[in-house]
Amino acid sequence: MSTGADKAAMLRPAQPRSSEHSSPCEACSIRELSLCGALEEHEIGDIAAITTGVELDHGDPLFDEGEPARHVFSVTSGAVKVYKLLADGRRQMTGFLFPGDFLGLADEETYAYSAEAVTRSKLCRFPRRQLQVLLERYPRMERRLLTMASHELAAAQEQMLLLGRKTAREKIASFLLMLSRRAELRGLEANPVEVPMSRNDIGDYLGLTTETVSRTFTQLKHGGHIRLLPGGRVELIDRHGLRGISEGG
Amino acid sequence: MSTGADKAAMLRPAQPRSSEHSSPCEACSIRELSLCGALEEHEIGDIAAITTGVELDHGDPLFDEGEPARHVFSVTSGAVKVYKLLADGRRQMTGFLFPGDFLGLADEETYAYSAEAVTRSKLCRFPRRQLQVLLERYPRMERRLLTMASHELAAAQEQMLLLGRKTAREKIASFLLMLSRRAELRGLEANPVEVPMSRNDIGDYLGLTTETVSRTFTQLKHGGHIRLLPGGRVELIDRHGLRGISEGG
DNA sequence: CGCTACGTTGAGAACAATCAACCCCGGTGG
DNA sequence: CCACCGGGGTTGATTGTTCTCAACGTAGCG
Repeated sequence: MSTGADKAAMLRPAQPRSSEHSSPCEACSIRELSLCGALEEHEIGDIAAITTGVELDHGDPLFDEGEPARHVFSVTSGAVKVYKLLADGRRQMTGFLFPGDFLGLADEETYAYSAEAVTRSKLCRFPRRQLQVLLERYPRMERRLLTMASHELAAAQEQMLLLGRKTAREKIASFLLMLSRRAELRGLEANPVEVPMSRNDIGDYLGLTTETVSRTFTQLKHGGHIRLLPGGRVELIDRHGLRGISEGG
Repeated sequence: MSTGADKAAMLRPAQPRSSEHSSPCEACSIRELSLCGALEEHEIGDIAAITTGVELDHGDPLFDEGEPARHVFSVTSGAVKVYKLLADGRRQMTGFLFPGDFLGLADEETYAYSAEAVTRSKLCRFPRRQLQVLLERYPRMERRLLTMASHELAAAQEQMLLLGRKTAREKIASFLLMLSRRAELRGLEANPVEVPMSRNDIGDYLGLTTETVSRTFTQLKHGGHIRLLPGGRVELIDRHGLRGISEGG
């Protein structure tokens, strides 16, 4: 179990930091994607008041499963992975989170999963209790949260279909298309798509081993469907073909 | 693809039907478990006014993936299965629903999965638009919905761990314990536990084939962990041992 | 009294896991 | 400057769990 939690520096408390904006939230580029997008300009101060910035390096843990769930988070840059472990160390990634994504929503008093940075990342941290107050004040925000939870639920069901019924080949094709679609949503490059996580992380997300992930990548490469570029980027040569593969064609 | 949608009889519109209660909702025995539990006695009429009863026989479809999502439902008796299909017919059950469970929550305009009765079942049906109005009037109800969605999300993550990383043996043990726990929550018999779904349904839920499900049941039986009783009931002889197996022990 | 759906069991095949070797690259220290 | 080291990635050989194909049993029902 890696430790390094203390490296998770708390930065940028919600204070004015430029002459143009009274809070970092006003300058937040992904606000519309995130929970905070539910608020109007003049209400943003309320959320800024309870927000703390968090910065993580590659591999830094954010929280561990079972820990008291005192905060919830919103990713503002980078990539974060969330996962569950079995007693013997087997790991299942339950998601990769990108800017705008929300984590820590727990019905219980403890986190149901662990979270760790994939790349250098920034997040906004909200104390649960105080966010709860805001949710009661702004029903629009609560509604947004419900919408986000519904999306997550739909994605989880899609992932169950993948884990339970797709072959390694179908899984990898689905994974690449998913990454590409999500990059597009965020206005990032969708075609040579960034794949910042390791083969091992991908395997734990798709229910495969690193070896199988690696072999399947090369297989798709030789089939002319993708090209592996330096810097962990993947070019989707044959999007249409990949879509067919991902759906079992 | 089985048809029988027209057999899905609409029954018991929300009208008085006894001298004791002004609506069926007031007599609803699982109300506290369900979404409606968020309302006070005197508010129940509002939900009763938009509720239609639905009764399904074993195998009757409730709705299909892709259909316009005009209603949401709450199970009041029986058991319902929800699933997604791949083009070639491979199926992944994404959940089994019991009294108090809610379905149809969709962020999109169409259902993201299909639903079908496992046993003779009764549900309450709410038009989405009209329920939306109620949610806006009763924030407590919306909050309850968010709580239910959070629970579902946690369950979905647990299921991903199962699908991606557990062996057949661990899957079956987990499944039996889950059924038992849920029966207990509803005040039903937890130990010889009711297993109303077919081996094939179980397989599609756990990412296995019927043959493997069957073999694994007999294996657990011979190991002295369970006993297969008539009427689709299973006795958990060695709960503690099963728990160990389910966690990879 | 068959028919059908479901469940069980067996034999063999297959896909992915495991075990193992090797490469490449970046960092570190001699 | 270069040798060493460690982590991640790729590839190969082999194993094994689960799937597939097939036969048969059983229970409910028209």
